[in-house]
Amino acid sequence: MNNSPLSNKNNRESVSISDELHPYNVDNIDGQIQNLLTTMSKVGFLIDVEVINNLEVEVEDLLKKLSVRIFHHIGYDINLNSSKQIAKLLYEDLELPSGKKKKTGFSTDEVTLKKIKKLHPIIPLILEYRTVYKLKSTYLESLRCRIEEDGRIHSTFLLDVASTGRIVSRDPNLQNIPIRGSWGEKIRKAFIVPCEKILIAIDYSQIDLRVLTHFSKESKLIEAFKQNQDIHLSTAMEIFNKKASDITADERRIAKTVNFGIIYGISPHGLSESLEINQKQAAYFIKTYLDKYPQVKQYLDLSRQNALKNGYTETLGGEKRYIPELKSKNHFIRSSGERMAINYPIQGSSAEIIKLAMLDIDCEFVRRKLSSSKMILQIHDELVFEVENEEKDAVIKIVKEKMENVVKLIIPLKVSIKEGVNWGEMTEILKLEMAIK
DNA sequence: GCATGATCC
DNA sequence: CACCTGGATCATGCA
Repeated sequence: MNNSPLSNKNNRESVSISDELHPYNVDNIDGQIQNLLTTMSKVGFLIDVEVINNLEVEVEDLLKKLSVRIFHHIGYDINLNSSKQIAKLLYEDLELPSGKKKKTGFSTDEVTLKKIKKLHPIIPLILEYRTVYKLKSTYLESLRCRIEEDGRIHSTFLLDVASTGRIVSRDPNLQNIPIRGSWGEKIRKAFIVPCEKILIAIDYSQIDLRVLTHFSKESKLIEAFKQNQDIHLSTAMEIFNKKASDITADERRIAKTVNFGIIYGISPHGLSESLEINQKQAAYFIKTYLDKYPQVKQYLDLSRQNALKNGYTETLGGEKRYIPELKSKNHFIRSSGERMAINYPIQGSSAEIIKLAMLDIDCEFVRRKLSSSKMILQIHDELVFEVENEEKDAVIKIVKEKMENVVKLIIPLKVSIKEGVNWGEMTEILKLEMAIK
């Protein structure tokens, strides 16, 4: 049992990593991390209830205005929370072109509505209504009701829920608090720390693509990561065959979507949907990518073949996931299995890496007696800490060191570090204090 | 209790 | 030819 890399740091570091399938010992990571997750839950995240209350007023006002404007356009009232009534309004009463049919009717989700949003002025209003209603119900009212007597929200963190080994947060989920757009910042400003403390957030930079690079040993990706290049720009240069200075923002965006798509096992159809381009172009991007990164193509092919042969795929640490879908006669189910076979080793290994880093960090906090600084949240590739001001420099140094060195891949792992007095106004720390050893 | 659609990585 | 991006939680409508 004390085989664990965490009770014996040297054990893990002494393992040869270059040719071994299992570069580190992950025996019972989940068993060891359970206590840490329970502690995170008990510590909780301090909330400024005034920020929530003020936002609720603002949001309710906006919702009222939006619904009045929508009803004014159409001349009668409907329940804007009912997708069925929205579908009837758009596709029957207004006779707008409907997209694909679902089980029960025509879809009215964001992707579908964005395609027809220029055809009627209420469509953007409906989309805004949905966004703001979600904010009100899930991220304001519901969250406010979950503030406990200590002024904090105590989420529950679970293992053994996600099939990839990721940690899950629920009751409430603090892993999907909005971050994009102005609402994201406004909501996150309600997540605070006590006086004399500061919030530190550290996230892995491109961990999934680094894991893919490690597995595939793709020389172009290795080179890019070793030189710490902008990976999406680098991909854009390959698939568009241009030098960096000629790559447009749009081309970089396309490359970024292709990069993520590769990890998910995306099809030309899926890529065409998310990029809003035709399937032929999407297929061309995927083909070009695989031509330019032949070792990735080889790795993906091998990944599928081995999964079919063995019935499972595995992570860096040897954690297996059985994928019976690969043997299905149904093409849809089988393709889904193939995507799992591609994605699981990558997502699962990333999850392992951060869980190991969490354990290392926890051990080091204990050893260094940094008792006032607490890990309070994990969001898949990111850790959030509530930190005593005096301990800040030490915490940052420890967390960065542990996260970047927890396992040795064939390329470096990198983190970016942010600090702030609340979760909505975080600023990146580029220059580390070199004072403390 | 399922379907839908919103949020996150 | 169709349709097919991995992993989650949560609120609401509706049968």
